[in-house]
Amino acid sequence: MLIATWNVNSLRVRLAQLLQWLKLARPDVVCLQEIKMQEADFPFDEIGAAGYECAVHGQKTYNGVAVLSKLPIEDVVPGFAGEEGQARLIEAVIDGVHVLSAYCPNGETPSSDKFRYKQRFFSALRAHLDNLGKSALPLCICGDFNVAPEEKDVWDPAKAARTCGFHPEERRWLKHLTDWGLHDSLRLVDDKGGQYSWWDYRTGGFRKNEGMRIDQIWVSDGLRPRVRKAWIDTEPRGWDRASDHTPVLAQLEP
DNA sequence: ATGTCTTATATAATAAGA
Repeated sequence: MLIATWNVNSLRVRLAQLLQWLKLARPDVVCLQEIKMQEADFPFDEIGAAGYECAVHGQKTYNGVAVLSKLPIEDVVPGFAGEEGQARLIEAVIDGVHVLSAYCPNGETPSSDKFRYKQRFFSALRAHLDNLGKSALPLCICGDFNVAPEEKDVWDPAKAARTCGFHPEERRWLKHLTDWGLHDSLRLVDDKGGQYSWWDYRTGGFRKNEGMRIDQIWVSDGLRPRVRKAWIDTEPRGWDRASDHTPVLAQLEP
């Protein structure tokens, strides 16, 4: 099962790119973030015609997550206690795997109220996994965590440590979350630094490859031996009117 | 280097979020 995650930064704007990418990459499962629309506006027909079932947890204007799958989607659970009214998590079971699509808060700056919301969100997400327990295994949580795990995952670690995305506090929150029993799929197969999933529009980061690896696919212990390949597809980030994020993938062997 | 992109309101230009 080839599973992918992509923060599309508006599905309305990016639908044609998503459909094009589905044809190119042929993933079995795609977790989307920042669809920025209500479920009523979701393009079920177009994505269905491409061969995918969809489970959607949307809202107007901001946030919004979805799971697309060529295989049947079961046991959909939209939302959880930590969202505080924002659509940031959807859960489903696909081919026996609990798949979660997560859009963690950005945090704005370390001194803002939004930074504290980000902290609460990570704490609530860990509590949610604790509540799910072994019944949710095997589990795969994909998404935009808005935190890079390690120094080699950011272009300028010293600068990034003073901002959201690589602040030491945020790294502790991500560590606590993944200490639940999760493994970073890319790092199971590839230890190279300088591989990013997001580049800032404002600084023209993509041209200079000044980015951060803030999107990840984390797998539970049982899935660990099934991860044979994992990579970041940087091609869509170079397209016209690209999202500021690019797809991240992991291949789970049967 | 407070730069660029997206959405809402409102129907031009600004604000908010990222």
